[in-house]
Amino acid sequence: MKKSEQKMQDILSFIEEYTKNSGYPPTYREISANVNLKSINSVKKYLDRLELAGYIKKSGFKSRSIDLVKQEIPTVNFPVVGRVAAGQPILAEQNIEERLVISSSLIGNYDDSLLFALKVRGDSMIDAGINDGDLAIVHSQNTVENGEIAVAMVEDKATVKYFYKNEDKISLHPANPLYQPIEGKNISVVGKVVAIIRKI
Amino acid sequence: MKKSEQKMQDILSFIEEYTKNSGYPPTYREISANVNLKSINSVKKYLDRLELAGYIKKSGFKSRSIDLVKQEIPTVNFPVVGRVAAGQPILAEQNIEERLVISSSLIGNYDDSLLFALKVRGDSMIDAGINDGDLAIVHSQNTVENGEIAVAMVEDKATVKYFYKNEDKISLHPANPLYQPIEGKNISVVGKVVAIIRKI
DNA sequence: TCAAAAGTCAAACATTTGTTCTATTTTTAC
DNA sequence: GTAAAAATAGAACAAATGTTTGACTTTTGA
Repeated sequence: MKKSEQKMQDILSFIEEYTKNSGYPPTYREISANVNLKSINSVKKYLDRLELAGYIKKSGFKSRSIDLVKQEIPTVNFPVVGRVAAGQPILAEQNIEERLVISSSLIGNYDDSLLFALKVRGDSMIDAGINDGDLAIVHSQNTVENGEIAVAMVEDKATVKYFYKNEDKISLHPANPLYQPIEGKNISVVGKVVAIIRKI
Repeated sequence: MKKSEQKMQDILSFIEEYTKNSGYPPTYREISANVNLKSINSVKKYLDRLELAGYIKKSGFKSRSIDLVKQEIPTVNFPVVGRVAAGQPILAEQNIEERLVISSSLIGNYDDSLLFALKVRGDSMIDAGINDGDLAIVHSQNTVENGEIAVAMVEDKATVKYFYKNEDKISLHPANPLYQPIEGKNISVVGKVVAIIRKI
């Protein structure tokens, strides 16, 4: 590697670290002081090269306007809801226990603001590989396709089941022979389970 | 809410959005232009208040030195390994297919650099709620406790099983009556399964 | 090795940007 | 409603930060 290419690396690393620590990028002089370059002009030339090479973007004459064009891992951010109280919207402030983040690629292309998570209670879906205590990530929607796993409100309680609908009759099927399907009235679909996370 | 408190909110929101979009914070003048304040001095007073209230940190006389003291959600970052080639270290560059991120709270307090993920193949752990295609998050370690779920190398292939050890005899137990336990020689523990993620 | 190219340096400059000051207007609280 | 407090505005200032220029030194590549 050329000597100057090493310097380019050093400068890029310094910018990354500085930005991470400070919340804003360094100035040319701060860079010069930290990569063993006494000339501000040299710094500028390196930054021009870094920009040309696509590692950063700058805005002329603006201070600290180094924008790292980093390839961040895309994530989604969603709340974990606790007890779902009757009558309240699921995503009501009071229900939210914490917020979590996971890579978008783990759940498919859903809108951030329509996702939430729910801790699964009971073993009624155990044959679908959903255990007591698992975290279900749910996409809010009013209907799901037959055979999909849905979160539904049954008599003011949230439940996770396979969803089926024949001629306007809704039934929720457990994945456990010990339980009976739930049929009929007072069932409203809240969302579709798009992922399961289990801490072991 | 007082009128000035609303303005404080507006300014904070603008800073957050600007920083997210640009990679660096706005100047006082950019703020003033975007929150309907014609006086730079007013901006400064609001920023002083925001700092006093703990929302931001500033460094005197530094340009664009607004540091948002956001409460970020802690995450861990780990690679997904594909085929594990014989003889190679699991985390070898060639094995890594992508990198993922999830909230730390989803897996417990493990060291970032010792985590990796592995796609589970087969249904030998189905009664433990681990399905074909599930992603297992693994903490690299050379030994695990009896009864824990381990990733082990058996004849140069990675497998996920319950781990048991009696008087130096290691056995790997599937969670599926259709499979037999694996015993004996040529078994080396690679890590412990700390979480399971399933995309549905 | 040697000439050309690239990198380094220092200094002066132009622009941006945070700070301070004073006067005026608006809001707040009784 | 009214006086005190708070917020706003404009301008001048001081410090910082990016840019440019030209001379010098080092590195590169045949």
